[in-house]
Amino acid sequence: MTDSELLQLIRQSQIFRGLDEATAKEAFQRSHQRSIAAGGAFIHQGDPALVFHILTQGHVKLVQVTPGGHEILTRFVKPGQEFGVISVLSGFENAMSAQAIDDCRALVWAGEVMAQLIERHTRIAFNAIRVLALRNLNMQRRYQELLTESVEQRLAQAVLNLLPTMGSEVDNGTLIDMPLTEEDLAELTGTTIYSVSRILNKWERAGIVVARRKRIVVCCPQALRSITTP
Amino acid sequence: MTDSELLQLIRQSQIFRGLDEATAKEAFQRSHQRSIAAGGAFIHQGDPALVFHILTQGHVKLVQVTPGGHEILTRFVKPGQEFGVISVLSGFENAMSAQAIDDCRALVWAGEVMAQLIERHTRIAFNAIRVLALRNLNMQRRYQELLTESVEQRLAQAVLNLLPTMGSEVDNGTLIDMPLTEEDLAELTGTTIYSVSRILNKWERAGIVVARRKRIVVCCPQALRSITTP
DNA sequence: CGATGAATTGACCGATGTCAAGTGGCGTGG
DNA sequence: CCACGCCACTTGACATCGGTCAATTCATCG
Repeated sequence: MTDSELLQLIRQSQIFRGLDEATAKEAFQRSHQRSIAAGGAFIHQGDPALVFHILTQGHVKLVQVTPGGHEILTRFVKPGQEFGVISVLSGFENAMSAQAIDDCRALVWAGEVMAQLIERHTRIAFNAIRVLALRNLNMQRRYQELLTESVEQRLAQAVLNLLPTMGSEVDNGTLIDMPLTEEDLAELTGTTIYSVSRILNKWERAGIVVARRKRIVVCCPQALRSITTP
Repeated sequence: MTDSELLQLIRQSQIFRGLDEATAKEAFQRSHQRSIAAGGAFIHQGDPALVFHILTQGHVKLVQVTPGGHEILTRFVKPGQEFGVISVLSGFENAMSAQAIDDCRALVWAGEVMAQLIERHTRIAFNAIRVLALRNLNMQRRYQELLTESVEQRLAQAVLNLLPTMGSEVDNGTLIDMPLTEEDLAELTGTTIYSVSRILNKWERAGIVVARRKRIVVCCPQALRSITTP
């Protein structure tokens, strides 16, 4: 990826959008690059939160493991999206790990550098506030869903949420263009691989999806939508 | 409450802490006051988010009602604490209502005023980012608890969380100094009034708490702590 | 072509929610 | 000041979703 493509990418990111060219360039120049192979991790839960990332290639999942060993999948990240905002504050530790699903590259900023950028450029401060506020709304929605909706509804919702960001059109529907195991889905929706398997099979028999190991094609999003609101 | 007491209060709040006196005064001068009687609401879920509040008197609960009519109690607010940070961003609506539990007073800022203060004073921007980040961590913790812990564990955790902020010492233990119904606890922990009643009774039989309508005294916090981590 | 990780399927069970029918104390208003 | 009514809380019986465990099957990759 060329420098100008990277610059382009960060100018469209949630954190650096709306900046004039000089500021965007300044931000870009203060980053460095980092590659992580599939299965590796950009950051580890429990480590001091020191760096901010914008993914430029591959897919990352943010995973939290509870004291009891339960894993919670918080979010998927695709190129252009960021993770590790907390690093702009000092004294925090990573609440989760960022695992590379496939081979990944990312731009990295030290937390203090990001803090300086925020100090100098109000727009970045507001962008950060917006990112955090949206994340809050999202967590609240998931909390609410976990509390009030059935496993099938939550699974349908989760799959639908993946479509706009991770979907790509194929002949018989929309493919979720990312290696996605049933275990991932279980950790994402707060259930077990057994329930996911049963539900996915039921959907496949109904012609709503086609699920083959690590690949899901959604044939009929409308049917999923009607499951979420019965 | 006198002006200088109010100024003192906001200088200790999460959002306005760490400011020099001139800036704190500026912030204070741009606020106005508002009173809401017990049972009323400062803000309503679904309305445009236009104002930021710092409570100066009474107790507020933040409540979200789901499409299915389920109520979720997100947070209690006591004097000195803030709510409605989202109002600094334009175009959002309130994700929840802020209901006065008893008679309340609060300082209020228009969202745009807060946005201006953030623009001019980096410290307030960082304070806002910190508040949102902490709230995120908190939501994640609750999500995780909901997923992995039993009702009894969550209830114990919730009661323990209320102690430092809402507790006041009485002869036989620590009173949660706020009208707190079992329904509130149910909405806070994501369960039903029936389960709360059964568990509270069990605890009372074990001498851990004393629960009388809307009042709870915790006699043995250590016992609760051992419930949360079995 | 075998090994490894992913997915499937059935049997079982337990924690909690649901529903119904109470009890009891506090406060208001006559 | 008493009584009535409301609202918080209680208690039991019952239903059920979905988690757990164990045993397989399947598919992909080296």
